[in-house]
Amino acid sequence: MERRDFKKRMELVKKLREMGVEPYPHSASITHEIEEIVKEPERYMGQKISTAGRIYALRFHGKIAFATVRSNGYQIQGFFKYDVLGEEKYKFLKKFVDRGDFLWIHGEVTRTKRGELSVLADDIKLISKSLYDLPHEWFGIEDVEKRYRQRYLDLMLNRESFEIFQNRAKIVQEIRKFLWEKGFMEMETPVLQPIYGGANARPFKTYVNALKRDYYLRISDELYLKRLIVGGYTKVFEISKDFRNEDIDTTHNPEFTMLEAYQAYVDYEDMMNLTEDMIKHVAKVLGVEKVKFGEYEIDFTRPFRRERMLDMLAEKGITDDTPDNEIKKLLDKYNIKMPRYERGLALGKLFERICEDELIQPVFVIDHPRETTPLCKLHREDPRLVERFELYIGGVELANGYTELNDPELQEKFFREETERRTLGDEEAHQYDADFVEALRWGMPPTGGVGIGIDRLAMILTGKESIKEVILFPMLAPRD
RNA sequence: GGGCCAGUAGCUUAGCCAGGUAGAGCGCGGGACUCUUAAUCCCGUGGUCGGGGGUUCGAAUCCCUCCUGGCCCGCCA
Repeated sequence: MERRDFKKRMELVKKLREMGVEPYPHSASITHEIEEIVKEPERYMGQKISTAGRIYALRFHGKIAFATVRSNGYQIQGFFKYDVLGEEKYKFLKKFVDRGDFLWIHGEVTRTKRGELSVLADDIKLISKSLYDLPHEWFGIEDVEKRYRQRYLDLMLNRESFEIFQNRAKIVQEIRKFLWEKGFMEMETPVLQPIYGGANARPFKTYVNALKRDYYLRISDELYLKRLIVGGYTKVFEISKDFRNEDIDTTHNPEFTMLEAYQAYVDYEDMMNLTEDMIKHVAKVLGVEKVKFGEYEIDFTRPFRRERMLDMLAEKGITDDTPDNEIKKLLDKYNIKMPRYERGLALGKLFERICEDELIQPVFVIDHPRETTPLCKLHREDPRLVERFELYIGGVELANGYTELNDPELQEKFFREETERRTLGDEEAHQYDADFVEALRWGMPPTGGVGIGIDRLAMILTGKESIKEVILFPMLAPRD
């Protein structure tokens, strides 16, 4: 479809070139970013400076004009007077400059009669021509699809979106700082893996030409990071994109960002403390120790509760005394299908279905049934359980951690069980990773580990209930 | 996979239930204006109503279907 605005602007570009004016010059040397002036206006008052930004509004009043110019989220007013700018440049502004264009402005920092911080321009230069009409900021763009597909428009026009992604960047930055200060090293492990592991999920498959082999995009970093603990590091972490070939909804995107951290000589209690301290620290730095999430207010100032999964199930009437046939009835009731009934797995599923939504304030659910994961050390007091924790906030699972299994014999056994589950039709069962078992045979110290969903953490800390609001370019069906 | 809702001008949208020439604000073009900031005032411009098919003398409106998105459920850490 031919757009009128595009056609018109292209004609302007043509005219500009005929006049010998390049609408896309290579650079625009500025003395200050708008941000610097806005942050210390009195320091620059009366000084001549040059700056640049995108024009968001342009108001002509005969021989005087005002522009709202914005850059990196900060804005200042361009103030144009016929007699200061000169006839030629004033006419150029009126005829060739549109909202949406990037403009370079040279002039004196001043305030208008109404007190608006402005640059009284004595020179201007068009530094990039926009070929479309910029949607008006007052109305913004609300169409969700447009906001996701053309995120740059969302960022340009919706300040809230602009700030969400700044905050997400700060969250990641603060996590890195926090872990570095605790002595953790940031490591990089393979994205392309011959055997995927570390989580229950279906993977994306790819093909490596050089090896003539199928490979998988990682679903987690766990098994590689633990090899690093075997290798001798005591504190390692990785912030990575992981990939899971499953549905896309409010809390799932096929590629997502995961933080995993492993520490030698500690157990899951220590990892819970680390997780809690880290999240509280980030919430504090962002100034969101109390944040509105849906209809609730999440409070990060209080200690995170710790509840045993079996206790929480008991509150719902499911106890050790509940016979298997009762459990099976409940599975039917909640429409949970299992290829083969295993009590521990069933309890885990029932927990998710019955209890998860109620976990609004931060709570660590601990001590899961053994069958829920093959990578976790058995509970020191009850071998039917493992030393595992999951952190829930706002009804969303945010983190998952263990006292890591380091007994190679048990690891082998648990992998075999997973293989069995796979043959029974569980597509998400773990693959048998013989190389990882071999690593454990060389000896891995007692280790605690945790994985934290960064996108979900960003959701909670920014108060957004959809993961698409905190992922710049969430996965959408391609447009033809 | 199932249910509900939405898609109309560059942007925000009214009109749809009860079929009868598609309307507004902003933007855009022209004009007035030397302190505005959603500037204002005057004149003008702009839409094959998400795609396809059907019913009808006549469809943005009713029916079918497809596409895209959102929310909920199912599935899935």
